[in-house]
Amino acid sequence: MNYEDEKVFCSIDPVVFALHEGKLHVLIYTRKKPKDHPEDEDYPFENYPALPGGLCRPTKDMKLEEATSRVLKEKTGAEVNYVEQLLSRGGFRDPRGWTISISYIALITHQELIEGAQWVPVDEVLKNYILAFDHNLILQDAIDRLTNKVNYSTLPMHLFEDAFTLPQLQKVYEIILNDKMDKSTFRKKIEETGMLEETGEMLKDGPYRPAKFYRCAQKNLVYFSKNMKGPKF
Amino acid sequence: MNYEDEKVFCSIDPVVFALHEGKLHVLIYTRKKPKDHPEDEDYPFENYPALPGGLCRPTKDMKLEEATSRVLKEKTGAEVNYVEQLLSRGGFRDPRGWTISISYIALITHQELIEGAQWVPVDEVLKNYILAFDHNLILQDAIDRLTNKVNYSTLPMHLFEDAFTLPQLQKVYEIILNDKMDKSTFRKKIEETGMLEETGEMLKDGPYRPAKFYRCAQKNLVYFSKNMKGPKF
DNA sequence: ACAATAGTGTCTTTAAGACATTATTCA
DNA sequence: TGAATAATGTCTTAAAGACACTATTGT
Repeated sequence: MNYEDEKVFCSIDPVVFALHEGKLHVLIYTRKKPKDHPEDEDYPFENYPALPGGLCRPTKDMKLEEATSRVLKEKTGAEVNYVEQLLSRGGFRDPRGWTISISYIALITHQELIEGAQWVPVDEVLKNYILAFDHNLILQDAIDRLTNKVNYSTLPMHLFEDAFTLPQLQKVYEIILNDKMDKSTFRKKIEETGMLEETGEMLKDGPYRPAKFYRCAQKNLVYFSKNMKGPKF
Repeated sequence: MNYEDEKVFCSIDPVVFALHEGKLHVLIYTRKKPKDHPEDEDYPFENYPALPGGLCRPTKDMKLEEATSRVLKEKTGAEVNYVEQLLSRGGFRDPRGWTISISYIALITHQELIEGAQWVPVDEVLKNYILAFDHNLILQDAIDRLTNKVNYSTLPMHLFEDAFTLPQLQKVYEIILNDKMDKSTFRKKIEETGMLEETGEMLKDGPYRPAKFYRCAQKNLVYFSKNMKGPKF
């Protein structure tokens, strides 16, 4: 009994989000042949934009989580604030053969990235980019999950480096959901999560009342909605 | 550049639920060496209970979805009412090597199963079963996702073969959520989903008012809660 | 004082929950 | 008619939403 033919490559495909200049951005790579193998005949989607994926390396990575951390580290060079597995796809996604792709959502604070990577506004990618492989599908899944989860969780807090003001936070919710929210209602929902911890600092940036800085009281997400009996995954 | 060593096996691990005698049951297999290879030295977790998993076969399955359908068909021999991908795990889950497991939730109407499979009440498995591999972890994830989703969707409708009455449906919600619900409130939520379509039939099973039969007005899930702006999934 | 934004309070609207009432069936 | 359950209606409670009001800053 030999099933060796049934083995497949497994790629890790994170969709990395950051906030920049009032817009949600996503990390995009332009595919280039590896410099140490410039004559690679078999490199698909050369010069196409793509998600910052990487191969899962069972010979190096003890667990899937390690592979994910490694890929994120290699492709961003930065600290990732939040990671969540999205979904897996499988089939002849890659012209070189049958592959599994395990995708992730990652939230990060906007910053300079390593060579080849760039931040692109999400709506720009949706309108004008043809991504390599099935990455357009994965991106759409990621956006759906992100916008959905923002509706009922403290997720947007993880887009900030550390401290944030409530007006800043509300703007992030409004950007992602593409909808204005009432200040009073918004604050009630956020405050009842218990996630807010005053830093003591204030943000002074004009001739008007300064806003208090807060930080997350805990690492984990907190969910809204009294009307749900149990936790949401 | 040769990455062949990085290829892995990928297993499909569905958690199949059905309702039986007022309890939620899950499909469990007892692991036996394949009959055509009785002297297999390398067969792990022999005689352990396990989820009805199967290997993804890229040489046969064109896409991951096909592999999932095939495994479900092989292991249940029955019609599956609802399938949803759960999550993927990876690592040295199997003593034979590094593997990926892609797990699923499946809902099915209770019925006789093929040889080796059996229905076990979920609480019984949680209390007393040591499952093969990391299947206890997967089962717990599946139960979390199921109970959570029942809170805000029409998912339990897919446990019925075809038609159901509202009292029957409410009982299913109560069984899965392990909580009594108010009849009036329950009906309001269900009715506003627009999922109910009268069949015209009635269930007469005693000296009292018979209940109307309904069927699902559409195949897809519908979600509750006016307070969410977008869909959940 | 004024302009601008932060933060709070009040009223309205809507959905959830508790509970009572009516409806239908068979014996 | 009575017992049992189906189905609906009413009132209460709690959260969401709209909007007005107060607070704090620099010039």
